[in-house]
Amino acid sequence: MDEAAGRTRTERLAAEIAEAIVTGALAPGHRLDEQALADQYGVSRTPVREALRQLGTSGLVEVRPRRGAVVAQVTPAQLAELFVAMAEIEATCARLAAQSMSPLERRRLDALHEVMADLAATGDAGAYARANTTFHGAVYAGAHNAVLADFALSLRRRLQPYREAQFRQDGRLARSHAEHGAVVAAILAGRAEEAHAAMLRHVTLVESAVEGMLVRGA
Amino acid sequence: MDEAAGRTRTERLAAEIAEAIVTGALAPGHRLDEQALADQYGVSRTPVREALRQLGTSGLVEVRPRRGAVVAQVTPAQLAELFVAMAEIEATCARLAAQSMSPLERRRLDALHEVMADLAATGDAGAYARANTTFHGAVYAGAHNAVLADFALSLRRRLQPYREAQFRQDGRLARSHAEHGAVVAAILAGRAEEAHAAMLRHVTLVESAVEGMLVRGA
DNA sequence: GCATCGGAAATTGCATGCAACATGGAAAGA
DNA sequence: TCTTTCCATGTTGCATGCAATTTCCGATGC
Repeated sequence: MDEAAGRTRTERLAAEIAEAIVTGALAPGHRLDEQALADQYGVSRTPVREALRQLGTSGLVEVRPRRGAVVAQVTPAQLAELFVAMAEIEATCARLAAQSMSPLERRRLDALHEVMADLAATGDAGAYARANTTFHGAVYAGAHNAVLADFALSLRRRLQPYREAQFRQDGRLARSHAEHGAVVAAILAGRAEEAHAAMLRHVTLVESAVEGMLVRGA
Repeated sequence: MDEAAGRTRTERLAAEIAEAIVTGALAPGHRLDEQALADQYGVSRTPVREALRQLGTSGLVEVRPRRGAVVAQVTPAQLAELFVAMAEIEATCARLAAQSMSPLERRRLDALHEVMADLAATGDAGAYARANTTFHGAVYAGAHNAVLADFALSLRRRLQPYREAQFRQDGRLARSHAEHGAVVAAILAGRAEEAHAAMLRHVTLVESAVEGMLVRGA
């Protein structure tokens, strides 16, 4: 009867709460009252508790024993560490991808990059952001390492609210696409170290864009 | 009255079950019956369920909806991916450590390395393994990035049963110490790329040692 | 003999209830 | 007026109970 059958309530709850957090519907520091969430979603406290614990281990919420759960607060210092970690892991994926992507995977990455050129030109930030997710996902997949891909995806989700905003900065789309170009060229040519450096630079520049916005107060 | 006061039953359970898994008391593929675990630890099913979910997100156990939990099985392919991921992340930590370790941290790393020389010479595999954990922990800490350190620690725990066994191979202690030597020299000298390469090589050699043992059937 | 089907037992998912702890505020003392 | 103590209230941690699903095992048909 439910649209999302097969999965348990706990799973659906975890997904919905996570979605609410990364989209900003639940602000950092917001108290996550078990009973309130249970009422809101029409379930009992038990699946809510299990969902919150799950989100706790993934870092999205902070669960303090006997003191309830809150949406994880990220201090500027922690935000910087998250970006550095993401940059390093994505760069590692890019290096591995340059070494081990199949010809088909390389062609697809190249094709995707060309599509994104149009999106960047027309300035459709939403469409570009979605394609961007696909692009980075293709690099993770090309590394042929599920563990690193998982880490990268998890970091990407946690940083999504911050990354998303920076796409609305003037000219950021074009610069992002140019940075991608360096990554793609290195991967296609199989130049591993260059791919690493290009991706590291790209994500570091994203971090700079985000920091610039935060300083200006967003 | 309890020895481990302050923490909740769920936390203690998660720690104990994790310990039982990494020490091998619970073999991979072993069924984790909620009621049985509850009886065994003298609690109800609720904290057991929460602990299992927590271990599920960290990868130690596999929870299949409505079908119970089992100790995570690692196929040889997954094992290889775990080792590659650990090698890459540890190498990244080593590179960052070479760039940003404080003088005090560098001195301590060097001192620890010298202590381990004696342990390797006397052939005390247990003591060497413990010191080894401290050594790698010092490198994570030196990277000054809690996110990467967490990832590295999590991988280290998951691979512990495999890494531990290889220390009993003949001559592995001396070779391990020599490999550490290259890492320490590069970090102390601040040669970042060299530290990266040395650590990558070290962990990759550990993987080779483990694979060699598995092929011979352990 | 092998595969398929059906029912009983076992096990999980979830709801509910109760006790322990944390939090906030009023009352008492300095 | 400020601090401290105590109590009321709310919230979490955990136990228990029930319904739904899965799994196991034997019977039936081919």
